[in-house]
Amino acid sequence: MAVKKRNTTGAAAGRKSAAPAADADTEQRILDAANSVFLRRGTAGARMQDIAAEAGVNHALLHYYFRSKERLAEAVFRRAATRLLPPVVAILASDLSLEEKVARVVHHELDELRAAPHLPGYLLSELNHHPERAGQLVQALAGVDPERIRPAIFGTLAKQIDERVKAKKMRAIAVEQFIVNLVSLCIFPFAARPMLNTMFGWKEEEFARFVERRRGELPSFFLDALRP
Amino acid sequence: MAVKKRNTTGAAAGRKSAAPAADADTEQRILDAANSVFLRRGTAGARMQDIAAEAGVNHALLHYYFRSKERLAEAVFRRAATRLLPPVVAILASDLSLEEKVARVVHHELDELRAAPHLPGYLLSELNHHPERAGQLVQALAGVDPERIRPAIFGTLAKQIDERVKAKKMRAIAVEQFIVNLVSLCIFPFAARPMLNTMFGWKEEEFARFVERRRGELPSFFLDALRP
DNA sequence: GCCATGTTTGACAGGATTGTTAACGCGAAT
DNA sequence: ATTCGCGTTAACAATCCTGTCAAACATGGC
Repeated sequence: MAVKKRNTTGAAAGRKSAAPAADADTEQRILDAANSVFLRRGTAGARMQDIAAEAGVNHALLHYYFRSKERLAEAVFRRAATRLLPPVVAILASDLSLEEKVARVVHHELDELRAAPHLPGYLLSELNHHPERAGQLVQALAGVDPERIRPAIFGTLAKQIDERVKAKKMRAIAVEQFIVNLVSLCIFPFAARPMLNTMFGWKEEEFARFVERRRGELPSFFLDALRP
Repeated sequence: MAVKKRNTTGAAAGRKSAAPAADADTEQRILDAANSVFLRRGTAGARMQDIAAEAGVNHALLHYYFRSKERLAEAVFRRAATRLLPPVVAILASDLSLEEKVARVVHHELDELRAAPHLPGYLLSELNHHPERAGQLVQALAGVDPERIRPAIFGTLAKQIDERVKAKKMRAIAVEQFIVNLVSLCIFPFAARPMLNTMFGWKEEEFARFVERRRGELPSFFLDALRP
């Protein structure tokens, strides 16, 4: 049971800022461990003890830093969601060309998910069990209600699509369908990875190749579907 | 605490067949309740007591019929998966035209999922936590190893695609990408339903309209992507 | 060296959860 | 009517899990 502490010498004083958080070493280690365990086992399936073990600390410490399991779970959830959603929204709301947007979303998502394969399954599962969190989430990320930012985000994209359609350079499609199609194609394969692996008889390596190939083909597949 | 029993009078004798199961009334009621609770809360989040309550029986009965929570969970999982996968495989492996296959898969999936919205989230989540079940599953459904049936299923589809491509009537695409794209577009929106609802500010009714529209547009969207 | 403050731990309380068991009810066969 | 056996239940046992606490510990300031 080799123990290791290491509180990077100094600089561990300033607890007590009103701001959300910005702290030490152990707290981070706990968050990392929680992230790992929650993503692997799901919130309900995870045990505080396991997280403590993975962080190499006594499980009372988890409560010292994060009060309760639920709080810890929320922290992990926020962290996970932050990693996946804002970039997509930012890209879609930017003033890039449609082609560029599609390509960037595909590349960003696939790269991100390649590194954290459990993310989609975890997020989808959590959102299904706690739908209310979706609202809090969007709100937390944007700083305001969903209501307020929605037009800003989808407005630009919708206008872009409309113009294209009017110029007969693209088939008509609702913004919602556009977005859902795009993210479906990006995210689903990761959420369904275990299923795909057995259905196609893949090992991890072959799944990786599949994704690599997909990264290249998906943008044109998607855009081709909208050719007039 | 109103109690209700009701063992539909006669016809509750024949327990004791060597075969998997084919039985009475209570067992079915328990399975239904378990299905409902497991899908809503996830396997780890579900409590035997809740299932018993929803089935209107003492929780010891769950153990009488299904031995343990894990066994019950497996039964529910099998049932859920059976509902979603085999039809798709059957359609894809049939000798219908490509257009027809795509349309049927889309319609079947969307109709099925409309009735059981929690299904995809549940299945994906379970498969992520117990990847080994995927194998057992395919095996159970087909009666043999995945290895054995894979060519039979994807062979026909692959040949169909190849012919089209050679005749210059379709862009080249790997069977795996073809299938993954198709089911991604069908299943993902349901798995992500809570997210979509908040992102777009939908109520259930608007989500339903979204799906209805999707049912009509998805087949051509998908096929158009493959036009030469 | 000694105190003050924030960190870490072992031990434990309280409660929830799964699983077991012994008895009861009730219909079917004799 | 009696017996037999399945279905059902209440009560219980055992474990597991979260959350709390007081005490030990480390560390920087004096």
